[in-house]
Amino acid sequence: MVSGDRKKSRATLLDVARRANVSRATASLVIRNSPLVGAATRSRVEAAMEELGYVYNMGAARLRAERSQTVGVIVPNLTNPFFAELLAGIESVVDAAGMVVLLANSADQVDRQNTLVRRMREHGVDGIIVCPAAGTGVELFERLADWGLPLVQVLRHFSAQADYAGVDYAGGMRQAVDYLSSLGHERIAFAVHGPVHPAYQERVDGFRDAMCSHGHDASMIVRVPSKIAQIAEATQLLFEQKAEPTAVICFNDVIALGLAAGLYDRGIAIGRDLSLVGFDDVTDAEAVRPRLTSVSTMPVAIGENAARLLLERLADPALQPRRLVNRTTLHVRQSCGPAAVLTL
Amino acid sequence: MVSGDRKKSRATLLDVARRANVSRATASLVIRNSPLVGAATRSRVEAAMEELGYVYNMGAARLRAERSQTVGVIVPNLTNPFFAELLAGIESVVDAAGMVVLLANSADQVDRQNTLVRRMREHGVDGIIVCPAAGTGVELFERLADWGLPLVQVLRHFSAQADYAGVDYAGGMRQAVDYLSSLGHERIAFAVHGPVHPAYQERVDGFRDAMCSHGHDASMIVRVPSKIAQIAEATQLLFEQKAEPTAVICFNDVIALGLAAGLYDRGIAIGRDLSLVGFDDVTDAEAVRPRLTSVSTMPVAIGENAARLLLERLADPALQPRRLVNRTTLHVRQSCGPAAVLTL
DNA sequence: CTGAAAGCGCTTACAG
DNA sequence: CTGAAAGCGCTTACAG
Repeated sequence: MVSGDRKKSRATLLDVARRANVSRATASLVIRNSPLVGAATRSRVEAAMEELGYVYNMGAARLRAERSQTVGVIVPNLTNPFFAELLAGIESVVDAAGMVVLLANSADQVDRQNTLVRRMREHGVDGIIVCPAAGTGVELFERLADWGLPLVQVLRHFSAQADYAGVDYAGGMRQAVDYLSSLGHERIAFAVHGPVHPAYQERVDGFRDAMCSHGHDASMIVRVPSKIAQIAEATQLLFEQKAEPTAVICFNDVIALGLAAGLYDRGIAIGRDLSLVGFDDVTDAEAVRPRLTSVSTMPVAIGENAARLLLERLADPALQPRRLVNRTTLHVRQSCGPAAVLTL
Repeated sequence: MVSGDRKKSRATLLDVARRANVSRATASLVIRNSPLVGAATRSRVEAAMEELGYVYNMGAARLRAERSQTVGVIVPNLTNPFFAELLAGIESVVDAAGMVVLLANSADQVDRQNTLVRRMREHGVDGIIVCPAAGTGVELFERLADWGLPLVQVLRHFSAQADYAGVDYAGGMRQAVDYLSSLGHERIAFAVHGPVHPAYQERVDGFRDAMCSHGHDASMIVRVPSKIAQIAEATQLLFEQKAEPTAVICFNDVIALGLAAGLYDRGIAIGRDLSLVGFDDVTDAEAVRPRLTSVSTMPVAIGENAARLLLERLADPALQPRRLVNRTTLHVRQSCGPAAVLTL
């Protein structure tokens, strides 16, 4: 908008009060929907607000009231569709509560994360939802406790002292391993990438436990690149293991999609020559051919949980730390087949 | 964090000043890096801030200074990876300017958008970046001009009175049509979906113009569903046109991916039996097989442009309305082939 | 139900 | 370079 005079001296509550012939306090009560004020007065004040084009000034209100109706959200990545969905879940419940989200991207760097947390504190957020960067230490949680600033961890569980919303990664791995085992697979690889953090560790541990409980060798953990094009190129890593796997479980669907492309390039038929299981069950799992069997983590729901956890803590700061861990479900589609065929 | 006493009476600037033996005004100058204060005094104040664990209170500052270091961002969709990338671009430059983004999702609904704009105004944002909901009217722009609140439109150009950052959709369509024409295609369909807005209209018009300039029939515009699974199922719509197309250009890559799946299901070979061009060039275009030829719109760059436009307007509100329209580039991969083969 | 007063934590002139 | 004062626009007791 091209408007020279930025500050158009907006109408203040006092202006409204004067126009409605009430005191400023009364006008304030009307705004906050207090039952103390009569219907006639209320509508008189509301009319005045309308006429003056009055807009509430949160900044001033918060200064006095110590509540900003604002929650900070810090994610390690914004371009990843998974985090976009998480964010959508958070935003929807924060919005429904009449609050607004202050968004920032830590790029999975602890020092940036520190800067951001401080910035959010300066902006007076009522609480913070953070998917902590890999390598986050206890200091983060201590500092926020010190500030008395409520925090909920999402997806990555670093501290038992703070609320947590996430998903049962280990359970998801178990579902994948169980399913593949039921198809006769024993030589199952786990394709991973990215920085090491609790959600990573839980998946690896879950894989190991599940494999061991079936009596399978759990050592085929292969690290692949982060970009999808390079993952496809790195597909041969799967066949450079001590034993050739008949199935591979992926750390996430990005890897699964990348490997699917690489397998296609090598003429290896997914579901027949090699079985593939993704993790997260993003929308593209349904779009790819053969359709990708994947462990659903439902990021939108996790985001909603995280936001609810925070709202509840705001309402009652004395609550004990809680954790909300969703169950995964295995979404079986077409990317897996019996191992028997392969051993022929 | 489990901390009963939320408000831990944080240290104030006055506390810092007292501890450093200076006046509050001086402390304020130190914070804002004024050159007026001497090095010795400065470090004394800084030490005091450190010792007291002082945190700047933006809310109080903004009340006085009329600047919140905050920009509102309203998008019509958060789960779509395209908008996630746009958002990433915006966030990065806003962050680099030491400001923070207030995020909200209009769900492409004008009334929600109105609510959000007002909410952001209440929160005292310095400006707003919005991808206006389909059906947005001039009122939005008038209201913001009235408020003296800077606004930049992104991706969808509704008003000539406000700044705009976007991409040359029509040019992108032309690149796609030219390319397909060079391969001998004449019966080219355009698969679209979603609400009608300027970015939609520009694409349709661009398609028509480009087709006409080649002397082709531009009437094969087919609407498909919005969800990827249903798009795949709707693939037959392509073959219910007056003439069977030999190529199809897609409104975006979501459609392209969906149709690719549907074509696969029908045993139609992409690039040989039918050529396919996407729009946006999302990362999955590279992961799919055959790799998807797509028009790159580079959403991250558009987001950066939008944020820069806003920052520049903030610095100089007297600027004339500007538009920053990026050029697209056609990323040729494997999903198109010569039309000659098909006519055999 | 309503009014007058004080104060939230800063910044902004204005003197010195 | 530094201090004392006023004020940003609200909310919060406290009286009436």
